[in-house]
Amino acid sequence: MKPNITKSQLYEHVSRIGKALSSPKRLELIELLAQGEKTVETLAAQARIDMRLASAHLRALREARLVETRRAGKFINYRLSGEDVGRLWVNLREVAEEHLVELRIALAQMTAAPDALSSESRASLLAKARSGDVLVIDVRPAAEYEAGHLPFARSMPLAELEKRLADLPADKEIVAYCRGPFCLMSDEAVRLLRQRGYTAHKISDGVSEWLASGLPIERQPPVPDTDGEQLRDIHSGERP
Amino acid sequence: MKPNITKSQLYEHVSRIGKALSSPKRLELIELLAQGEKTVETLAAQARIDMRLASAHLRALREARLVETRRAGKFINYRLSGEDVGRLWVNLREVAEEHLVELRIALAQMTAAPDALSSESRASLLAKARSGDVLVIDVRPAAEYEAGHLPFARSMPLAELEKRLADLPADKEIVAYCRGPFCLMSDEAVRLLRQRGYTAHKISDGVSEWLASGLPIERQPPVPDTDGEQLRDIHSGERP
DNA sequence: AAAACAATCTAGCGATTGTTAGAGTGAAAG
DNA sequence: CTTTCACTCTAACAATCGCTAGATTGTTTT
Repeated sequence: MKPNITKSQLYEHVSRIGKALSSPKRLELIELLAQGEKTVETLAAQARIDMRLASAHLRALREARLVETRRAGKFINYRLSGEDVGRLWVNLREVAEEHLVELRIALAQMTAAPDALSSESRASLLAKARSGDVLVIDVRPAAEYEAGHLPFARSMPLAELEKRLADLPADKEIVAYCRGPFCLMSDEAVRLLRQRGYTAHKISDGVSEWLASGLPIERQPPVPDTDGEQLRDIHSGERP
Repeated sequence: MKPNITKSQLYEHVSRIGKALSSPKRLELIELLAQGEKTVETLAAQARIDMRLASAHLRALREARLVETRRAGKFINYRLSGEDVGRLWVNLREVAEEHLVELRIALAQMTAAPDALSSESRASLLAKARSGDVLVIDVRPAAEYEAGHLPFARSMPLAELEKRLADLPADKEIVAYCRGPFCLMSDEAVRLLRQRGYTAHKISDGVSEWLASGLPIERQPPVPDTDGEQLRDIHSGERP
């Protein structure tokens, strides 16, 4: 028996992960899931695709074991199957940004240049947030904030920002973040804040990038809503 | 203008990298290139595929900007376009190993259980190699050793191991490594050494894994052979 | 100039993939 | 029980991909 016969199977298995990462829609779904557990409907809405198409892509991700499911009543919640999946997404995006000039150009065209975040600037931001020198706001939907957020960050969803402006100190420097470098919500928030006279800027980090750089995130203790969802594993079998 | 129209293009660009990683053959080529610059012919031979097929796969990798080319006379040398590409390969393989049980089973069936390498055991191995407590041998082809190898490692290609046994101290513990966890050369070396009465075991690390864990590698100063190759960039343009 | 050689290009094939749309499932609400 | 709702499954299409094999390009050797 030749060893190479089975050796190529090793690469085939790894390529299953690669295949899962080879579709733009699936990458978008992974980034959304990196913000926390979501239902198929939510994912479809946020990625602006048909729910049936989202379901098909999620199936592909599930078969590559990059996501897991959990039924909660009528809903099925998807989540990344580990922090390493988020790290892989960040790693993939970083390599793309490093080597694909077209991507850098497209990014520069659509988002404001964020503060580059080296490990030192991350540490100093953390220190300034702790001391209260700056106010870090998380402009993602509240559910995503609750699933995990940067330390000392306050939830201030973009959709509610305008009517909650009174909650923000007028004299303090504000730092906004959202889902990551590809997300435009922090840009939008900064635009609005500056227009109203605030000193605001954004950072490109999201929770995944923060985690990938080795820093900790804060999590609300999960509040069991109403009488608690029944948790059951589904999709335990492989495809026939 | 909707922002999502262009936002999906960002994911499309990243998915170009994902597509490049979605083929087992291309992954094998990446692992081979992580051992150092190689010609198309060498890559085809080592991956046991037709040179024309190798060329096609290398083209796909080149278009994803994961590899670069350099003409040296009649030959064209391919290399990874950065250390981050090697790290990405390691990252991808680790996620696959973590989540795909089938891969772990296949690995266990074909290779001996290697010493698990945590950062502490890497550091202690390095210390023992420095002090001479163990002899670390690199059983890859000599060209790959020259392109970069673990600190204090001695080159001892598998093909020459048997006739160079006299060079090895009979009383010292020997640690063998090769291209990485998927490579069988270190298994083969350990088998041979133990058969001849040596105390030998393997580690799963290759140069990429060592680098990815943040440790340095040693490189021979590149010796310009004969009158020096003329170095020219080729394939500067994109596909038409 | 001709021959040898490394590598790429091209054409063609079967298989796989992304997407759409309709039908079906299983849990909860009426 | 029936209806509603979230989601999955199935069929079907065009588009793309992996591979093979023949022809071609560009460089070195003779």
